[in-house]
Amino acid sequence: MPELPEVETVVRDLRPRLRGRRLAHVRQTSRHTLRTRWLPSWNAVVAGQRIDGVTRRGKWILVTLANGAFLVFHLGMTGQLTVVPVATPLAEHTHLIFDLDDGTQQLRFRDIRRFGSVRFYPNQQALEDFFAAAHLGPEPFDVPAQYWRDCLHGSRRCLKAVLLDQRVVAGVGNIYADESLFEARLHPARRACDLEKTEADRLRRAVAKVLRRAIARRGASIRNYVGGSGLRGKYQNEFRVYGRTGAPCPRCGTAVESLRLAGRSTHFCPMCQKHQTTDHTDKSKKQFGSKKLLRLRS
DNA sequence: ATAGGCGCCTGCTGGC
DNA sequence: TGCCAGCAGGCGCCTA
Repeated sequence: MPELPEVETVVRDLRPRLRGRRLAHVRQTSRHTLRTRWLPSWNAVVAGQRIDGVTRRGKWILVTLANGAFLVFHLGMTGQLTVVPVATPLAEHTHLIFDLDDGTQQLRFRDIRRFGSVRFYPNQQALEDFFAAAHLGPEPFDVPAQYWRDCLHGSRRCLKAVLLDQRVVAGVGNIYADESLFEARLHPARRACDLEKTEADRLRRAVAKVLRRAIARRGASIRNYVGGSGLRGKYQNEFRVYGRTGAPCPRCGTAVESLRLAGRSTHFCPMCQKHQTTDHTDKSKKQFGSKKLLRLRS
């Protein structure tokens, strides 16, 4: 999917194009439906409403309406939310068309694989309840240091799995998990609870740094992603490990390796991202140690 | 608690 | 050339 940098780019593109304008009319165009489909009853509440803001929370796009309601979009793997002139040919897999007030432009939601969704919340409280129920973690740019250390220290999962968990931190996906771990020089299969304090801090800063840089490049376009104006991102040209299996590590020249972790393809440099920081050759002994520690703690 | 597998979808690539 | 398995930026659900 669009991960945080791509979603942020969409939001920044859409904001000036949508803020202050009215949603005149909404219609579903595709005979297929989205995972969370547009309900007819939402039309009455949304039609005629002015858009007060377009913001982001994790990978969710929030459109605030003047009546206090929210439209919430998730782009899934292939979602595109763009503002285009009405004359623009309708691309295949376009599911929703929002006519804007002056009749010259439309907000369109297109999603090839239909993993994306659209939701409606009548007020702020309903929206907050939704995020609370999802246990959505903090934004990566303001993760409290102690919270982060606690999250890692309390988890026996591998770092890759922890980074992908939206409850720990919101917005990181497969690409930026790999790129962040490379930036922090940490092996993706390391157990979270095995990290030293300095390593945990390094990872927290690495995630923010990588995401900021990706946002500055308008995110990464591998296949389907485009921003809110239809422009592609540029960060794919700066991937250091993601999708670069066999290619030389930009730091040391060693061939980038890949493996499967948390069900996802994972890329790393075996030289820059050593699994062990200290010389533990006996893995089983180390695992036992962590297990024992966990038992003592609980 | 956590890993692993599946399902949801369509489209593209690489191997045969 | 054609077919088919495998894979893809997400996520929720289930089982062991």
